[in-house]
Amino acid sequence: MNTNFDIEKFISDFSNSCQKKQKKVFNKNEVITTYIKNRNQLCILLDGHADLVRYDLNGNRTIVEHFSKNALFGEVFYTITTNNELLVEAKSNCTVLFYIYDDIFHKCKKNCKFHQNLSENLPQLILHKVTDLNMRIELLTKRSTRDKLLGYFSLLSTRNLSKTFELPFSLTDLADYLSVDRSAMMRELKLLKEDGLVEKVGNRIILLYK
Amino acid sequence: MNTNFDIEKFISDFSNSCQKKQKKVFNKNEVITTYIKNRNQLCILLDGHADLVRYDLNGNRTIVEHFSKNALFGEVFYTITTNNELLVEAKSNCTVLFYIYDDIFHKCKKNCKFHQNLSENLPQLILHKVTDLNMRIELLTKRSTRDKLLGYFSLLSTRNLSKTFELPFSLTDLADYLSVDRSAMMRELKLLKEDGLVEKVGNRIILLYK
DNA sequence: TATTTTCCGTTGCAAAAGCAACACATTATG
DNA sequence: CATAATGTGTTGCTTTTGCAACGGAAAATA
Repeated sequence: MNTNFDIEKFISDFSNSCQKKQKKVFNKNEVITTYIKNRNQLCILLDGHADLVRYDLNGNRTIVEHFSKNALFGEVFYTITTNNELLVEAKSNCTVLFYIYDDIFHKCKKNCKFHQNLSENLPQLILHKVTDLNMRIELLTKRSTRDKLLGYFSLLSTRNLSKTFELPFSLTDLADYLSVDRSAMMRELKLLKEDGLVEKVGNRIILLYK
Repeated sequence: MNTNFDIEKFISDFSNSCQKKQKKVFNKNEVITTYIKNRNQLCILLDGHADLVRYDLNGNRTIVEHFSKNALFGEVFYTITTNNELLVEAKSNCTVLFYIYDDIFHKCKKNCKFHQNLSENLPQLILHKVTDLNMRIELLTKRSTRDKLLGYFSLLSTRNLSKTFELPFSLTDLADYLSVDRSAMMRELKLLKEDGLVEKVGNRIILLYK
């Protein structure tokens, strides 16, 4: 299956789009967008890092997704079914393109490049999200904090084609991503080190097994 | 957004398809299919109930998805990234249509109805999966068994437009779906009953709050 | 219908995870 | 540069969860 997608072309075509669009800059910790029911916003992160975050009624914070340069997000990729607040928070200074749809699968009449490119690639883009989501479910269904950590590390290791890699999160955020208590996670991480499975140098993890 | 999809038409068009296809019948507990990397199988559950199940290295079983009549599944909707076995198991007698793709987003040259219908609707179908997956992630990120149960019940309640609904799982399977220990879940369910939040009559749950 | 298998419901005990608090390091910010 | 804010690392204690085991109910099967 062809999963290539030329994001650079996509973005450059965007400037020729016939639709309303906006480019905005955000400072660290600002809220980039809040997901709203029945809106179909498509956002492109041109620069920076951001997290899709949910706060539940108990005050727990969950990092649902982590976005870096060229990531696509917005309601297009997340049909909202509950009342929980979903925010995208800038983790560094960010530049973001916004674009609102009527019907994401219909081409516009003017046949602009952007729409053409988008409608051709949207299925693949969404399918890519499906892959990410399934991966995340696999992590979350692991029964122990230890297995979640190891699972996540092995994922990053595979992605980087190396037993050494940077964590894209602070440890505090990693806990929110794995949906576990931070101090319990720290304890488990310590045990992993003591068991000789993992080493940690600054923000860098080194896997020592297999 | 238009999320309607005429599954009946889809299936009837299937018979005019130009591609290899197969219709098979399964008994309860038989394995309908195993997900295989780099294959793009599309399966349609014409009748019966089935679960997508994963067994991990610790022997834990996880029910990843639950399928009922007219559900679509197969690698098309699940890009495989790990080595865990993914099986679809029949929970009752099932009738299933199988179909293997080369490139799921390309129309065939012969312009058969099935392909036309499929390529028009595939994005929506996948987007529907995305909704399901996000919902599942929301459940799994809940920190306690109690919240998982309540979250799942409230979901079924919303779907049924009623405070009373049938569980689509046995309690044993529900535990595998929520990714918790069965006996711990039973204990929590008992507490929910004692706290007057939930009633259970046979396979039927009644929500007593709000 | 008799018998086997699966599921339900329960419990004691052990292990894991959550909570709260704190000191210290590192990073932003006025 | 001083100070505030945030992140890291740790620990004692409590609560939740998992594990193992068992008896009985319900359902499937011979």
